[in-house]
Amino acid sequence: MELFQTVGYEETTVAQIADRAGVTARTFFRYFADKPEVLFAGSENLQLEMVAALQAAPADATPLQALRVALDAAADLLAPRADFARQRHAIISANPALAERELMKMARLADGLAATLRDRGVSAPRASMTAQAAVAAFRVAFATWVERPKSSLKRLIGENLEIVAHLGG
Amino acid sequence: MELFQTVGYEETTVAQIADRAGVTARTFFRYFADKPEVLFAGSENLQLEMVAALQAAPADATPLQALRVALDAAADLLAPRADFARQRHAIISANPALAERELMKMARLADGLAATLRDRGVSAPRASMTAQAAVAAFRVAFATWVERPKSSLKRLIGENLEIVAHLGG
DNA sequence: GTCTATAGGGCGATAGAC
DNA sequence: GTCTATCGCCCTATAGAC
Repeated sequence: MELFQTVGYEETTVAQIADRAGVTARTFFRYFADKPEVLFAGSENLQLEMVAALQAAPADATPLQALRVALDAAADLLAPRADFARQRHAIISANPALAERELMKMARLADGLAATLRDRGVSAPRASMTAQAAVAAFRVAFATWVERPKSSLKRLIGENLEIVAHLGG
Repeated sequence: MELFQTVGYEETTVAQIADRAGVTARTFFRYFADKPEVLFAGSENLQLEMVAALQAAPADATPLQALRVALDAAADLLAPRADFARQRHAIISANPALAERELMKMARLADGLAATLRDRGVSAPRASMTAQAAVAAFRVAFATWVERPKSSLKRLIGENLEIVAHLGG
């Protein structure tokens, strides 16, 4: 993070990162499949927590209500580390390669949530569409949240989910 | 396409592609920013057509109804070239780097559609959420369509948009 | 068009844990 | 003895600078 912020992501070489960690570049690539991946180390855990929250949602909740529980769980994990989240977001949104990787992670997250919805008895097409809409709501809320230091991530998520619930008119 | 299908995308070098086209690798990079971009040459035109269709949609249409016009326009462009679309999709979905680029293009498409919706008087958050949901509906419909040779892309799009219209329950 | 730095993979050697 | 982590050195292709 220090290197990326001072000299920039593209200008930082893997060799520099490895030096900072006291290993060789070759070892870096054993832990991370490629250079972008070093910024997404925590995303796997976030997805696991969200899926767990979705599984624990009330059985009589609608798909969208259940997904709200998962999104709120994510907000609870991110809110205490707001500074880190903002720094990371600034680096990612400034670099196309990182932005692409982030979209991929979000797509995988939507896939995971959709699979869990299907386990809850939701039909495949509906599970997929609802999960993707919810992840989109989360992304938009997150983007707004990082821009406004005083805003509430949960509140923004709720507002976007409300819009999703009434897309039909 | 021939090279990608026979030897695989990753195994094909830019030099090979350039040779096939009778130019040098340096010239390839003058036309395409990077190697993945060669598979997305037509996507810019598709987005322009979709935005134009959205602008031409009836003024009294709801955001989702207007987006349906744009998605149908895309289906009209893709349907006549079904074979090519299927081949291209097979290559992209088999390679992570290409799948990431595709997600980025879809995100840009959603941004473009959202901007056009705002021009039509839709509020920013609603425009963004509706556009992303519609693009998700398109993606899911497209993925189903390439798997089923006899299916109708427009019909699948309609079914997914119907789901989107009733996400609230 | 030429030149060059960096990403990223392959493979064998080595050092330590148990 | 095996297993695992790291290193060191080789290589090629991408992609940017000039």
